[in-house]
Amino acid sequence: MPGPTGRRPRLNRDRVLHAAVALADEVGLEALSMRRLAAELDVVPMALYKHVADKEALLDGMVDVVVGEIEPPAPGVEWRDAVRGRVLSARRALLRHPWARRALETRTTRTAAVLDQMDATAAAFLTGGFSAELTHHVMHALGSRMWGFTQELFDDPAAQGPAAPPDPATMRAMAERYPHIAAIALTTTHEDGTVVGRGCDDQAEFEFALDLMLDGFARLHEQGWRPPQPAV
Amino acid sequence: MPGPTGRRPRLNRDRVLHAAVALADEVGLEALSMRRLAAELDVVPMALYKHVADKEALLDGMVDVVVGEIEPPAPGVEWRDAVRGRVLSARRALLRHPWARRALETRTTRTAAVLDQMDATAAAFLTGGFSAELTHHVMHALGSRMWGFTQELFDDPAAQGPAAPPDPATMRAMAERYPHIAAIALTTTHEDGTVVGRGCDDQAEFEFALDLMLDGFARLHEQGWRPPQPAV
DNA sequence: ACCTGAACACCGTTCAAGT
DNA sequence: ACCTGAACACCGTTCAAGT
Repeated sequence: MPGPTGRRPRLNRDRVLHAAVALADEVGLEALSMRRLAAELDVVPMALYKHVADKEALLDGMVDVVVGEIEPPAPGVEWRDAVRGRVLSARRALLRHPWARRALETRTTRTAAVLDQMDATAAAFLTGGFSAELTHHVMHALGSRMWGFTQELFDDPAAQGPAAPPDPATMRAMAERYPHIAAIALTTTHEDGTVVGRGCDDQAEFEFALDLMLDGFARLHEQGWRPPQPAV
Repeated sequence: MPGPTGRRPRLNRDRVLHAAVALADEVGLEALSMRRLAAELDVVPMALYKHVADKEALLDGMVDVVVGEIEPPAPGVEWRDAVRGRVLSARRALLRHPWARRALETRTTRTAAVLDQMDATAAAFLTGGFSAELTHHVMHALGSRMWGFTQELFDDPAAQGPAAPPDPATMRAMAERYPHIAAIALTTTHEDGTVVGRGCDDQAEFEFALDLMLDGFARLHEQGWRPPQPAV
């Protein structure tokens, strides 16, 4: 008896992974458990283990699904546009799956899709004429920005919805204790003007930092940067 | 009967926090549980809850302990040295407590020590003559580098000890599939020459990226950067 | 004021068994 | 080949009780 409704079209790795992505999209990474995912698939927990080695492997697979959504830039563009386009595409993918940033941070095994993205980014620098040494350094400098995210300083990193704005009294107390944070928080470069409460890791901030780095990379490249001589 | 050995000098928040830091240093963040910490303190799990609201609050407190280890730079130095010194001090603190980076990333409430560090960094830019707007942007651009870490692309982010170097056959297969990663991985700017296996997020890479950013900040500041006019 | 004991509602994962 | 059931060794946290 396969159940009265006749669902459960048989499990496979892809169905498990996509169900996990959908569930994480819905309830967040903390609430994603093997048992809950199994329930969602109308199956006993242990059934998952035929398609995924353990929870770590599940998370690896989920990251691969999201990273696989990154679109390659148009072929033949300059290194700067290639890198920029790839990073901004990664960012769009990560914004679609808010949990993915955290999952990516905790991954220890580099899966195929992750390595593909890294290889393609390295390729953009190298074919743009960067030396291997400089490419190595700029890849490191890019760091997590390659995946379209940055560690946030102001906002709730787990923010699913808008955080409750602090009440005026708290705001005033904060401003007194942390005058410099208050000074910069109240610059309304952000669309909605409610900077402390929301909207700081927005597209403008991300692109500001990304372009700052790309400018730096371009400058080093143009100036013919050479690795420092080892002090023998 | 307080136990045959007569230990357990009575719990308090500080003892709980420092025991938690020591335990995480020893066994890692994943193995740190309320129950295990309680056992370490020779106390029943629920005893902890008198001194710490819940596990999240415990992690907040642990982060505060580590962030509190960051030393302020010598007073009166230029903004660049102030920021650089603070960041490198933060890095030293985080290297002493390898779990702290992950804990910091997952914190959602900004605790006092964290806000102090942010306020002091903002102060360095502002007293260096940066506008509030530019300070806002560069603080975002600095991001997690303010805490002395960057998301790593190559290495095991949870690496406690040195990872096992990949065997030659795997290396060759990797190099074929990911030629550009191989090309940049084999640049031996690193002290031990075993780049893929170890030693990538070393001090040199970190300072390269940090100085690249600081150079960018200095250039924008010197050029009198102004916020882009809103398109009204 | 501080700690304890027992219990609740969860986890990930093993093993041996079913079809 | 794929799924199940029961069990094991854990979690964080509640509640009511002890001293």
